[in-house]
Amino acid sequence: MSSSERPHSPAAGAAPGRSGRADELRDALHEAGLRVTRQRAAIVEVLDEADDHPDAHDVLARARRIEPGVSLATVYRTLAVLTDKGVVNRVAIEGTPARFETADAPHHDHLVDVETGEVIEFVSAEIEAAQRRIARAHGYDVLWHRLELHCRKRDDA
Amino acid sequence: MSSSERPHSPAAGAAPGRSGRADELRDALHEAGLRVTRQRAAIVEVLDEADDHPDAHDVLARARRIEPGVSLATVYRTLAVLTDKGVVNRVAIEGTPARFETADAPHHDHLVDVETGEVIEFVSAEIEAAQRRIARAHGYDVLWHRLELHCRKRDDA
DNA sequence: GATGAATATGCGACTTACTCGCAAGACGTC
DNA sequence: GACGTCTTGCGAGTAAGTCGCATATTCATC
Repeated sequence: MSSSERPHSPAAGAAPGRSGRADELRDALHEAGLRVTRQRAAIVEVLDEADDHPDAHDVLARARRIEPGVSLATVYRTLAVLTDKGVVNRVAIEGTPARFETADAPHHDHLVDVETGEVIEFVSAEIEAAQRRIARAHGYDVLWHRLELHCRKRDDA
Repeated sequence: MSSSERPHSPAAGAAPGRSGRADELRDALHEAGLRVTRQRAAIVEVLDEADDHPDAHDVLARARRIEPGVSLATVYRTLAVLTDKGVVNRVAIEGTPARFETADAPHHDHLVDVETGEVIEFVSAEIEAAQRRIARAHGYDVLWHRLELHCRKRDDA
């Protein structure tokens, strides 16, 4: 904030290699009646460009390369807002800090290698359907779910 | 699901209803080369008698009624040890402190009412099977998993 | 452009849920 | 009993967030 006073042209960002998704995220903010600040734009850009699952500190570090004055509190607040709007997914795997990803990919669950910590994404329509069926049998609708498979590599053979 | 390996009395022993479970838990400690202290005995008894899912503070409060001098650190350490031995399950639902339950019931997952926080247990062989299949397809074996359905009550007629 | 009200930010202090180091104390085996 | 070890309690430490508040920024309106 106070530390970075370089002039900033609101709409003409000039970020190299930017996809339309970052704009989409910005629009999402805007349409939700939220202001598009430099910090939020930076965070949104970071998420858009990430092909891994950064946690809040990763997002902070990367956002600071774009907009040096971003604070951790703002990262958390922005991530919360974006998650709330459904634009970003919060992935909280047991025993690790929450990670974040843009919500444009189809929903997926996570397989965690307990030895390496590696996270593999997978999708299973079958499981999703079974979940809905179970919830309905109890009189509920599934808002969201979390499924983690904590696995060890098979070394049979 | 490691409660299937009973250390003794292969087929006959286990009578339903009576809580020889506390003894089982104590045996488990003993066989693991761990000392059966007053604190641990109290904690084990608390878990055995609980029909809800107490968190660490609940366990502490209840254990203190049996053995006043128990400390929170010991509760956490004991719970960790018992979880490690597979005698107790740690249930960590997003946004809430971890809860604990004895591992003698068949494995189940949890449906969480997002409005009330109420937790309903359910079992689905279908989902479990699908999980194993998915893991195997990736070259893994499932050690344990976590499935939470965060749901809202249906108010359709 | 300039203005101004509402919103967002940064900072640091606070909270929650554990975890750890260490001296003192309890188990259980001999 | 005696004694080597495993455990405990305490208090301090940590990780991941969250919050209050004074200040700065955004953006609709002139």
